[in-house]
Amino acid sequence: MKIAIVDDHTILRNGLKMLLGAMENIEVVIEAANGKEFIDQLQHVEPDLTIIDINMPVMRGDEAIKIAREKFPDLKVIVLSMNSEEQYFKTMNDLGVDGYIIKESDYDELEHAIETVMKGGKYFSQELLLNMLNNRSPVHNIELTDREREVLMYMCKGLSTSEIAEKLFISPRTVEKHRSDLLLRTATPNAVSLVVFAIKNGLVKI
Amino acid sequence: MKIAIVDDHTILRNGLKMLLGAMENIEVVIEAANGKEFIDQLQHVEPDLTIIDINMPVMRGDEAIKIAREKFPDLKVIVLSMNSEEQYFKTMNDLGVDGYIIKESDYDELEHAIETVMKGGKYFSQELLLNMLNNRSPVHNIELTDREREVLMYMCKGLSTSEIAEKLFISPRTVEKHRSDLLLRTATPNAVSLVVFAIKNGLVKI
DNA sequence: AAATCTACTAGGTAATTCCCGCATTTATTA
DNA sequence: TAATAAATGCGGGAATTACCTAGTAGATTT
Repeated sequence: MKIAIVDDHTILRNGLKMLLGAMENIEVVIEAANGKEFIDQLQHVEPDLTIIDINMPVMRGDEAIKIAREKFPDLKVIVLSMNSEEQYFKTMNDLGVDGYIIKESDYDELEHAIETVMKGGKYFSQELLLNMLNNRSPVHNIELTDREREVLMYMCKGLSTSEIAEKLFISPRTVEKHRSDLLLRTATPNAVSLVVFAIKNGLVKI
Repeated sequence: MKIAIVDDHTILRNGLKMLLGAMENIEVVIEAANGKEFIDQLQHVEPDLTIIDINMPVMRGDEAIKIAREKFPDLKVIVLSMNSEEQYFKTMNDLGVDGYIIKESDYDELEHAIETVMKGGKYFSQELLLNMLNNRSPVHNIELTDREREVLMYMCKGLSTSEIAEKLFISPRTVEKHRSDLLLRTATPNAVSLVVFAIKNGLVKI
């Protein structure tokens, strides 16, 4: 079985490769530090399974999965999330990945996930499923308008309402409206938690 | 040589243990998912070297290093930072760690760092030193008081001033003062950028 | 022992910013 | 064309911030 490892933590990659090497019938054919490196290497070799992180520089994991699936629809994908609270629902529903394990997972869980997925099944970490049940991440596909995303980005840069208004050539009142709508959409009580939410869920990159 | 591994990413720990196992004269005697687990295990065994992450739940790496050093002043410490932009200066100056490698480091660099540190030397990732030279993290020792850190943490959770006041059993005015001082200390213009700054620099864990 | 420093506490006042509801215009979709 | 969504704008009330003063407790220095 040919496996690709895509993660920006080099030591994690090294260790993962060694862990996988201890398993039967497994060969690591691709090692990439981000989505782009992974896509590039797909021109030379076709893996059966990809173990991939989401938050990576240059090209994120979710983007890479989309592109890779266009070329190889049968490619199995296990997301190895290094952040505790990602957009689980988005990843699982939109991308249709085969498995999702989190940073608290251990070697045995990884092995079990690989086996299950290669047999055509799905594997999701128990902690992840519990989080879903507890409604801790009921992020029903938060879609922002372009303008809202723009305002959110400037907020994260620390700009005040009036400064954002100047940047976008609109009235401060309008910026306030966008801010207000952002709070509604994300169900957050104030600007600070909005920004924390946005960072946690990868709506913006800091 | 007895080594402790302290990191909340279980798979990373597993892989690291295997990597270290491939080295000569090395035995992993402690595996811990956070600072507290590490400190607890120190009662039964004394490692020569600790490879430790900073951002961890329950007890952070820097706190654990301080406590461990009180008990074992000769303990060597290599920080393995999984976040790109930590408080380098704080860690290196205040804690006096022996080495600092980052997530982009690979197996060879890790091996070299361990060798160097065990010989009594210091090892810091090149990328880290370059960042310092480029002044990309000129965070001149941002020290927060306990109270300020507490307020900051609640801010990141989205609590308002009055809610924080209730939590801490102090006047909202006092919370306002702490907020104001936090802005001063971090040289940020408003609460949003304060929180973004805190997340970037690992002052708080989200 | 006295002086100094720091952290924590809290209040006053004014300016600013933020949050919310309502209304209008523009763009997109059905 | 009608309906829907997005972007824009305004006013009122709430919250935050700026810039002050100031007392208390504990640690450190002189």
